[in-house]
This record gives sequence, structure tokens and C-alpha cells, in this order.
Amino acid sequence: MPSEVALKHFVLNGGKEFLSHISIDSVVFGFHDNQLKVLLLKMNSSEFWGLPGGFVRKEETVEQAAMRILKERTGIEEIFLHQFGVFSDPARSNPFLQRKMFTDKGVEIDEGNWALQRFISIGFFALVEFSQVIPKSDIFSDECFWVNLEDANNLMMDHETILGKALDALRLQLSYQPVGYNLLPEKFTMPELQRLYETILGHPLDRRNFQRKMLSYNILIKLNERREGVAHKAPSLFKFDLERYSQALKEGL
Amino acid sequence: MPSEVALKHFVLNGGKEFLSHISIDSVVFGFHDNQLKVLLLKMNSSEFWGLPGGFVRKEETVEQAAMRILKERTGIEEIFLHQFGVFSDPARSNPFLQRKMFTDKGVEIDEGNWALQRFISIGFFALVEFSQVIPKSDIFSDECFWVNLEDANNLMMDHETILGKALDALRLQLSYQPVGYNLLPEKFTMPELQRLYETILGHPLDRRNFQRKMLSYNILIKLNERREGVAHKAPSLFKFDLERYSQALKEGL
DNA sequence: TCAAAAGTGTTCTAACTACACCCATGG
DNA sequence: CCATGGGTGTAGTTAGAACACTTTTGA
Repeated sequence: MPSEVALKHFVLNGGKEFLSHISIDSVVFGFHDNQLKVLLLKMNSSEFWGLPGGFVRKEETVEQAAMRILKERTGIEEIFLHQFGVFSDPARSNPFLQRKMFTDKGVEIDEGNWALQRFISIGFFALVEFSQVIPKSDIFSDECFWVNLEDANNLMMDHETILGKALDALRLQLSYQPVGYNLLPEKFTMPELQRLYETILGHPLDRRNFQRKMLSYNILIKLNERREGVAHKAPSLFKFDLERYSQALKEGL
Repeated sequence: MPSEVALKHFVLNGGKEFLSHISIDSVVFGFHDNQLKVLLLKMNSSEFWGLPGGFVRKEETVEQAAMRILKERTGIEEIFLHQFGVFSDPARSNPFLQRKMFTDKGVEIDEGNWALQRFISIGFFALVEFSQVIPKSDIFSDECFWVNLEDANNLMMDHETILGKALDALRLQLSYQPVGYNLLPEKFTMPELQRLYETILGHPLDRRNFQRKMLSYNILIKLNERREGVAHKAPSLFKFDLERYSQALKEGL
């Protein structure tokens, strides 16, 4: 029976032919000083930077893994996460450089070790409130920093591609779901929200049309307070109406 | 040096803690008799149906793997594919049922065999021209059939979830990219294109507005031919302007 | 008192919706 | 000859874009 033979071959040899390893890479966006920032790690004894990432435990989903990994890097428990792509080019990692990362730290690793194989990486983007993040490096990196989006270059492997796709996904999300609750402090002004949108989209927006549009979504609550101690006319503060905001997240705008 | 110890532990034990297996599941959509259809496999000695799927070889990307797998299932070389999600619930497969699938075919498999572990599945949807498909089952299945979308139930594992998400992704795509070239024969009428859109969206559209909108995209070429031998007024035939169509795929509508 | 940013309203345009009449064809 | 579906045009509505003046405040 040919199918039985094929099944047997699959059970016995499939592991060698098919086993792929999986990892997670996350693009963490923050907003500060009117700039969109990305959390990066300075890789061990290397000129390269990398995205926060890690591996999936056997008992968790990829979302849980991303959440766990980002809690370790940022200190934030409940992080806004969105899966946006899979990166699986067999040449995405360079086994020579991979191995160097270990040997430079005095860790011997054989050529056949699992950690040097091709990893298929699941890409997530995360939105966090800049001021709440306490960056912490991992075992592969010396330091963990916020970097301005435009300065995020010299990234390892295909992390520049991943970052680019994350930005595309964020822009797409902006067009049919609200963004902001996860990136801004609790109270914010309309101009601040507008800067955020402009920064993500990469082009200026009309002040009046922007305000009208935002208000029409009914996800904002205008507070009876103004931003104090600021030059020129004091702008009103707003906060998000959480119930309507999360409804808009589900149903779209 | 703590990071060295951690790195060593990672290299030696990470394989046990972290190694996840990866698979591919594809939702193949076809259109026939004014009905949206999905290609399903009747699983070996089981009441369940499954999506066409498979595993990723070490030297290929997930897209190449999906392409290869679907060529085997459909006979089509160049298939339109889109990756839309990752399915990784540790409970998505039932090891008992998985094992039964092998033992029922007379293939012994130990409990620890790789094929019984949790697989993280990458979801793709594919659009194919119904008449060009020659369905062919795989080693896990007895038969391969087209099934109407609404009759696609009794699916194994989380394949109903995957199918639902694929449909969401297809609907989303419909809203900002053209769909149709991959699902319709070379020549088609405007009402046929409209049925396709209505079937995917699940609601009727206005004939006149639909036609105007489609024509405004400039991706159609009106032919000097009409559909022959049909009841009532013979509708005009169209074909896609391939150059503009693929441009619209890239840039959106 | 002036420069710079906030707050607000109107007009124009383009896209979408709703809707009706005539035409061609097979039964 | 009539029922059915195809082909086309128009008016009304709505969302978005463009744009200018007044108000507030710190320097």
C-alpha cells in the first residue's frame, strides 16, 4: 500500500527534512518628543542592532510568547500587540555570524546545534507608552535603547525588512482602527494626537479637518482642563473613551 | 559572568524548551456555479475534513512551501497566495486523534515522535480558477474535493477557525485590492464578476454602481464579444488588463 | 505688543447611494 | 409577446479637502 509506505517514511524521516525552528521578532513603537521611536538591542560584541525577540515555549501560543518576551524587555505587563508577518528566507540569518555571537562570549557551539539553524520568525508590532518602558537587554545583547525611527539602521539579519513591514502594518491599522491609546499618556491634547498621526503616516495633516474627524469617531472625551505652562494658547486636554475605543478597535472606524 | 551561563544554558537546553514545529494550512478558494468553494481533504479513516497543508522544507520559504504543497493538491504551478495568520494554540491538535490517524493506517508511531507534537501553522489563502484544478489527495487523506463554503464544516483541529480568518482576510483584500483575475476564467461578464464579489462579501450589490466602480479602476478591457447561448440579453465579455491589474495589486485601488 | 499656536466654520469637490427606463433575448 | 436580465444616466447625499479669521498666551 503506497500511502502506508509514504506515511512511514514521513514519520521516520520527516523530522530531518521538515523540522523548522520558530522565533519571534517584535517592533516596539513608542512616541516621545514628537518622534516615533523603536526599541532596539545592541547585539553582543557586534556593530549590529536587533529587534527584541525570542523563542516560543512548547506550552504557549506565539502571542503569549511575544507578550512574555516584551514584558522582559520593557517591564510592561499588558502590551498592545499585533501579528503582521512571517519571515522565512532560508538565507535570512548568516550561520557564521550567528556562531560568532556565541563564541565571542566564550560559549562553544557545534555546527549542528539547533541555535544555528534557519529560524522562521513571526513578526509582531507593539505600541507602548514611552514613559512606562524600562528597557532591559537580553542574553544576546549588551544594551537596550529607544532609537528614532529614521536612525534605526545597521540592523542584523532581515530586521530592517521586518521593521519596514511593521510600519506598513501600523499605517494600515491607522486607516481603519484607532491608534493612540497605547502610545500616548492618559491625558493628551489634540495637537499631540495629530503629531502622532503625522509621524506615523509621514506627512502633515490639516489641523481643522483632523480635529473634526477625530471627534466624529466619538472615542474622545474632552476634559475641563488645559495643558499648563506651555507657550502660547493653552490647548485642551482629552482622554480616550475606553469603551468606545475598544469597540472601534473591534469593529473598525 | 551571568550572560555566559545563560547563553550556555540556551545552547544546550533551548532545543528542549523552545523547539516548535511549523506547518502550513491553506484555504483554497474557487468560484463555480455562482458559489464560492473551498478545497478540502477527507482525512484518512476519519469523519473529519481538513485543509490542504504540509510542512516546510529546510531550504525553502513558507511561501515556496505553500506553493509546492498546493501544486501537489491542485496541479496549478503559479498560484495566487496570501499569508494571513499564524495559529499556535498548544491545544489546537489532539495527540490522541493525531496518533490514531497513523495507527489506523498500520503505521506505528511512538508517543514522543515529532509528528505528534504541537505544530504552529502558517495560514495562507489561495485564489484559483475552479476549472483548472485537478484535486489530488495526500498521504493523510482519502479524497480531495471542492466543497461549498457554507457546507465546509466538520473540519479537523482548528481548521474552521482558519477558514473563518481566511474569509475575513479575503474580504479585507477585496476592499482595497482587485480580486477576480485568479478566480475567473480569462473572459467573463460583468454580472459574473458581480456575483463573485457578492458571494465573497455575502451581500448583494447594486448592478449599476458596481459596474461604474469596476470600470473606474481601469483594470478591465471590454471585448467586442458577448456571452452566447444564454437566456435573455447577451452580456458583454470582459478580460482583465493584466498590467494595470498587477499594478493595482501592488498600489491598492 | 507681537509671534506663535489653538480654536472654530464655510465652501467646494469627489465619491457613493438610490433609483428608473429602455433594450435584447429565449421561451 | 412577455418575463428576465443586461445596459446606461441622473439626482441627492455625504465625506473629505481646501482654506481664513479670531483668541489666547508667554516672551
